[in-house]
Amino acid sequence: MTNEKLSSSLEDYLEVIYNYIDKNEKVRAIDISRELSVSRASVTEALKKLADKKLINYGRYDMISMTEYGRTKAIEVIEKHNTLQYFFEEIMGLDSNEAAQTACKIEHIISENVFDRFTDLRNFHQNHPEYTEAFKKHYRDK
Amino acid sequence: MTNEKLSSSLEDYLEVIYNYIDKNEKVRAIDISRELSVSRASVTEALKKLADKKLINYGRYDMISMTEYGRTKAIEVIEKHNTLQYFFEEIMGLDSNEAAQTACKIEHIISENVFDRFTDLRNFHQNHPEYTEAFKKHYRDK
DNA sequence: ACAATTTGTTAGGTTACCCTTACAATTAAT
DNA sequence: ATTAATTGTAAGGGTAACCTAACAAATTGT
Repeated sequence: MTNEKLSSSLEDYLEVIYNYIDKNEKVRAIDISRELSVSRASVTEALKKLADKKLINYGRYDMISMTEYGRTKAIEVIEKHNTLQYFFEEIMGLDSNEAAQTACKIEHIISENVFDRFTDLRNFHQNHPEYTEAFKKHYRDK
Repeated sequence: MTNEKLSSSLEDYLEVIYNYIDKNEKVRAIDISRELSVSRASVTEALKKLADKKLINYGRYDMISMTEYGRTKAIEVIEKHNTLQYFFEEIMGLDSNEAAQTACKIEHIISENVFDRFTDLRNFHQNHPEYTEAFKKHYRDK
């Protein structure tokens, strides 16, 4: 009951919360609201759902903290994000902004399997920078 | 007013309709309903929206046909789909089913820019099969 | 300490999708 | 041609995400 798939939207909330806590900062609803460009009311709603699912601990006016389970889930999403960001930025050569935006959308919809392949691709390019270079040359000279 | 961005869902409907018409078959609501695994009622609703947006022509019990504009839009989506399918199947080496599923989700969320890069990547691999081979070897031997 | 500001929550709406049920229109079978 | 089956539509609901407005609680500045 604690392992249903999270919606894209809740994954985004979780990710933001994790990133704050990871920097040893406390997160307020308003921080999340700014980060995700949603209203404070929407944040309240999302926090309730995350707490329901045992991903975070929180209560009215309490500091938000994460459960172990929430941390695990957050890290999963963030790893997907990083791998995708690498792909779009370092391999595909998109500017880091567009790479991030694209990664943000795709991170929620790929399976473990597809994610593993992206990880392989990243390793491959890190071990063989000449391939990355060859492709970059290809689209530069298009 | 005729150029708002389509939702993922409406893009899916449009794609299915195009594919039927492209095969010179007439599309019925029930065909779409089966293809997309939604109720016939949902199809009616979607068809109304597509007609509102001038992507298809239809009326109660009429044969569904596409406008030129609809055709253009459908082709855009389908090209994204094909390019992504190539990427996931031929480059990433996923089975064609998982490649298709993944392409279906991603086709709705990538920008023109990102799509162009995937096209470049496809060209690159088609011109340099040795790169594809090298990567395949890499993940096979993992 | 207390007024002013900031932040969190509630209540009430909206929109996009999807559903089921029931009925209407069309098509097929005899 | 009439019944039976299939297909299309309307009505009424549900859910997830979002919003605004109003109010409550906490924090800050002096």
